[in-house]
Amino acid sequence: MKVTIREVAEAANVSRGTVDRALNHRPGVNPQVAERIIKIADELGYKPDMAARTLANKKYTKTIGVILCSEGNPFFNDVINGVNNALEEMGHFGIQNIVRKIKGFDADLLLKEIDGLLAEKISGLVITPVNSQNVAQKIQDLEDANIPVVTINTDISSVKHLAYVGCDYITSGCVAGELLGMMSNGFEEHVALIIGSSMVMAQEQRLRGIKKTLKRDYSNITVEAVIENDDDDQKSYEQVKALLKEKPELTTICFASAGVEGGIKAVRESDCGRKLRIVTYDLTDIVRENLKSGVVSATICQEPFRQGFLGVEILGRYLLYGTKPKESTIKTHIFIATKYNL
Amino acid sequence: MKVTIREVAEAANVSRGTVDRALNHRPGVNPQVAERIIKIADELGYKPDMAARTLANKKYTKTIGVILCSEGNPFFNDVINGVNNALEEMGHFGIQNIVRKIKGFDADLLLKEIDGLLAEKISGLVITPVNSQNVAQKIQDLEDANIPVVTINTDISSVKHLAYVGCDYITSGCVAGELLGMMSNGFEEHVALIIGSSMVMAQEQRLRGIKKTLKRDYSNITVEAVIENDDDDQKSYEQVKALLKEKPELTTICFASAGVEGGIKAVRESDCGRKLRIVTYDLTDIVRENLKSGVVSATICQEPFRQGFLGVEILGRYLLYGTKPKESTIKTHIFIATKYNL
DNA sequence: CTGAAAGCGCTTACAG
DNA sequence: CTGAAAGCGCTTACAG
Repeated sequence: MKVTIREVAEAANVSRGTVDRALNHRPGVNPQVAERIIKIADELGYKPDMAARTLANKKYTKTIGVILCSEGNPFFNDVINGVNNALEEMGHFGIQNIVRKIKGFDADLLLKEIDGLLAEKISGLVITPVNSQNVAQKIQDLEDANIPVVTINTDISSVKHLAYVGCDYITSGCVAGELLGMMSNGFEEHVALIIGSSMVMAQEQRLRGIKKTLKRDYSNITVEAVIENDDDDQKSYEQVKALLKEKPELTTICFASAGVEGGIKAVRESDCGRKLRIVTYDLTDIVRENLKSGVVSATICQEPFRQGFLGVEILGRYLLYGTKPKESTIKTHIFIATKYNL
Repeated sequence: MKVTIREVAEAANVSRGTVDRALNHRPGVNPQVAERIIKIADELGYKPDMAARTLANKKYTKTIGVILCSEGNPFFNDVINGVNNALEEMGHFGIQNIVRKIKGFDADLLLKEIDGLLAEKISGLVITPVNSQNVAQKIQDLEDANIPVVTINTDISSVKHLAYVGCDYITSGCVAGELLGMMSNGFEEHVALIIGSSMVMAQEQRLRGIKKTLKRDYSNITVEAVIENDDDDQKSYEQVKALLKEKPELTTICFASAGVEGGIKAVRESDCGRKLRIVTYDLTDIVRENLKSGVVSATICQEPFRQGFLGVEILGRYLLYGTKPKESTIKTHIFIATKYNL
């Protein structure tokens, strides 16, 4: 039979309230009594019932705040789906939520939104942070004020927080490097790498991972160009167009960020008989389409849904039950998708 | 403020018991009253509180039964981890469990274990079924007796059940075919495919997927041999050894099932200068090792942890809250892993 | 068919 | 520092 707080109380000859206080390390219990209670609970194999705990805490309803730098960025669609799914689940347990979306990784906007949510008395925050000093300071303030913070998709350095859920971008680069290597089958290849901006840490890390892997293991592959398109399709189009004219020996283009649509348009128009291989990151509608039609060979994914879902779930569980994840960094899987496994 | 059953009762001028009965379609309510209550609840935006529901149902504790054909099969280690994680979670909500593991996909043993669990009064079953008529009938009996069944990793045909969590094996084959194609870089390749037994549906389907994809899209790749090793390492070793002697033109071996260790041993010993490419399925310790050392180029994975975790979670939620998954088939992702993304 | 009441296990404001 | 009691929201056996 299940051991409840009642059994522990009887075995210890104290009231249920005292057991609760002891087991949850609340103040106001004689330390020796507390120790004895904990020992007895342990011996009896007591495990708290989460449903009861949650119900009892209903009086003190909590709100999860979510801020995503997702506006106008289709990659985030699945992150948002994950966030919404988890928020709905939390809703069944009485946790409210406020969600804000902003355009671009804009530190000032982000700070303003955080203050807005604080004014709404959120109990915890899920956020795609900008990795800046101001934001780090603000997150520090939140943690100090006992408002736990979970970062998703991209992390923030130098501030301890409840958790980060997202991928390791250097590894993500290594995977692309290895993929390009595998696809070369040992033959000579000429590659162009296209990123948004090397000022964005994630993209700089990806680039680093790709280059490192190619250099170490695939001397048959030459990196002919590294281009920054500011994640802008028009710019991407023009740059790729120019690139193809300039480097007729090119065999492969790897898009490590956005601007895929523009880039592919340029490839299409410049098609002078040669078969260019294209590799991308993530799985937006554009990428999906082009994978299916065979224009893109493969794409490297990072579980966006799970980033959103787990981020909210981890925060929710902490608020509901006080449970922390075993590791504060939860790496989402990086995997290679082809037309068959979208 | 959150709407509870109490508010609905007041608005409808009935007791809370009646609201509960109406909203949950329990018998013994005047149909017209029930309809009115449902309407009011809807208007008020009533959402049941899962914690309260769970707590109230504590009196009628439920037990999840789990039967896995996992004994001696390292692939299942992660499935088991997933199962255990979810069972632990369910434990916090008062759901008990009984887990049984059997060796091989043995229908008779499986039936015996099911009967054993029935005797223990399980409320639901998570199982890796053998796709036989007897087992199908038994699962039918369970569902008829209101004991929901969730299949994981492999499904059973011709019986409706709560859910299946696992991958689509034909697609899984297509992914391997596409991968082999990508890695050929358009050059001539000679491939051997090694499965356990074509009598196992999942393996037969994988084989079919691989062949179909190669035939359709990669005429540069020839399948030189298809070998069945009964998932036995010794047999695998001998067969690969013979194969390598017989077919010196071979460039790639794809293991669609077990026997990887034996096969790789044979490749090592026969190494006569040529660089054989090896592709495998799943991520056992053996595969992991050989990926890291570069012996295996890539492996095709299917989220074993998630299969176990979701299988139990879906059943648990159904038993706790009565919620069914949106789709009764939950496909786990198939993805390609390299040395960098294990 | 309907209502009043007890109970699920935990938490906490209140009284001592 | 400790206990008795009310309460979280839902469910159900019981009485009518």
